[in-house]
Amino acid sequence: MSKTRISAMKMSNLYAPTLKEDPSEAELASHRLMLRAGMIRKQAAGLYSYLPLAWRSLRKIEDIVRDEMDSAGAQECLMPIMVDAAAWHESGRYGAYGPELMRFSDRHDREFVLGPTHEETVTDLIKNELRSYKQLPVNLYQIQDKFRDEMRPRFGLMRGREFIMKDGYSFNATLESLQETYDAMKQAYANICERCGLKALPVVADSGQIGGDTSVEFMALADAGEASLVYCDACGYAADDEAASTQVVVSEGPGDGELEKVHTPGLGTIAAVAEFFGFPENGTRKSLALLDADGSPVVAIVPGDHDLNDCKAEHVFGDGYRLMTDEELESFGLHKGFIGPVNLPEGVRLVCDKTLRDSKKWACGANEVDFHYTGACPGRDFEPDAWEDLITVMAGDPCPHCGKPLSSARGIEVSQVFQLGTKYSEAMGATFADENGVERPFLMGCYGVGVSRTLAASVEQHNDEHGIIWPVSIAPFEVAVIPLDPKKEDCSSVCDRIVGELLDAGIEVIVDDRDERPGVKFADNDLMGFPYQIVLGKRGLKNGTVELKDRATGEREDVAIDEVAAKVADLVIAQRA
RNA sequence: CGGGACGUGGCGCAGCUUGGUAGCGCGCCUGCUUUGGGAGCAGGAUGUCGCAGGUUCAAAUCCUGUCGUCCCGACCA
Repeated sequence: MSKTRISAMKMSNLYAPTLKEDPSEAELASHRLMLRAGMIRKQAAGLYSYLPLAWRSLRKIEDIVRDEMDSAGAQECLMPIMVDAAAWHESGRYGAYGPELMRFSDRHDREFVLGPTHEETVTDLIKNELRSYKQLPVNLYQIQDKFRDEMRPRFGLMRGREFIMKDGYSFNATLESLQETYDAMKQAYANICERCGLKALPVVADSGQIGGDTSVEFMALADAGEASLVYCDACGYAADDEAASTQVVVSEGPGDGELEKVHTPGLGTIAAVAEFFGFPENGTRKSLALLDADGSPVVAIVPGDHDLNDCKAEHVFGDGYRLMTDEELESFGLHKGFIGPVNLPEGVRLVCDKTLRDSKKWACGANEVDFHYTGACPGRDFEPDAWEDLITVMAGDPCPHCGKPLSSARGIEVSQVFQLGTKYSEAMGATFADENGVERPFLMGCYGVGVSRTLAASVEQHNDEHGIIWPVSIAPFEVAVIPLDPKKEDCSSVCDRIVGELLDAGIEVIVDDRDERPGVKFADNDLMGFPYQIVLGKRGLKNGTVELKDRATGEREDVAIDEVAAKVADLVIAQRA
């Protein structure tokens, strides 16, 4: 932004009602602090008004996004929020998207939706105009409100039903071209996170059937994040919980390698079995009895210390697979707590986690109440029907690339890049003529940034017990000037002078001209989190100095009145993104 | 949508068990004092106790229903 203003914003005019106490509805730091700082107010569940301070920060984030998008060759446009449902029927998503899609009818009973995302709209927009490979690639984006009727809106701006999103779509003629656009977007997204002051990791996401590096999410690291992820310090690998893979993580079980049946009365849990054998849980095998999407019985086997990954299991066993109930278990001849790969009842399929493939000594259930096997060996004592990737990777598991131990963290998904392929173009008959005059569906990519979520993520990462600590790049104001005696001539004249110099230097400044006690001003300015505060008190003024406070470090120093504006301007300008 | 909790001046809460005058702190208004970390004193205003039924002489309080909000799970920027 940084348009030079003639006069500074006055706190006495600012609509930012602050709260002394935590609102009962807010748990998360970002939600709590933005409510307290007078930045947002709730209208209904998941619907918020952005007050002036929040709106200033949001516009800064948007401008950073625009700058990166434009530099990367994308073009801004704006599509309607209210979208004809016909396109959604055409793509098949009208039914598939589910109740999250806000649907309504106009006065002629024509169906419309409030756009939760705009693949259909943009495809419809370009399909009659882009006819030839010579016109490609094209990369369009917009920044607008999106609507999703979340089953559970929560955490303030983190998961709203109406939120600000930058959504972009590319149309490419070849896979190479798509990859090029995708890589450029990925780089732009990394730049956006950095310029907004977010500590974020690009993580491999679950990309459904497409596979490969075709989808990356940018996760702002935060304990309050809804997603969990693993990452490797050594080689930089990072992946969403749902998509993370690992190398062989397994240790061998007890015994000399001979199959041996052991009496284990009442030991129906992994913990109990591991303790009985005096072996780590990793040496045991967890056997889960499932019904796949077709209702057929399957036993899935994973290392004893790992969990079945629901997302991966859905890929293997189909949407709608589930654990058997105790009754179903018995009806297939299986015994809770003593299931294993050896002597499985007829008709029960066996699927084992692929990390177990080279392990020769399994401690596992014997399919007989109160008995386990040790030394069970695949290929000799049983033969799995399939080896699949089934487990949820944990901290400490080896990195799939370099083998070093992975770390785990929680994150807020602030943006995502995705290679869509021809899913929408095919469904909607959007084609172009290639070099040989053959009609082909566009190869598409889509690229989203949660703008309002980015704001929340920033507060989540930058706060302390006093309030928000804005990075300069997205702070609502860069500097607060705080005259403690605004009604006294000596104080107000120095204030005017410093403010004037800051404005001349192009700094965004707010003046706390309110007739409030010092404590109130300090508390509010800390809460609102302006990066620098210049405090004008009579002690310093007597000596020709003012106090400069760095909100992030809490450090204060006395600076000569003559020098403070230039000094602050230098600090601020150096930190602008 | 399943599980849990909560709706009482603008905000945060008590009161409800055992029905009987609606209360506290903060904020707000007026005046005086105060002025470097959420001031002190004095005076004042603000409530159909979420809504609708029911029980009762009498309901914030008991019963039924309903709406809203928050938290935990399955989806997502």
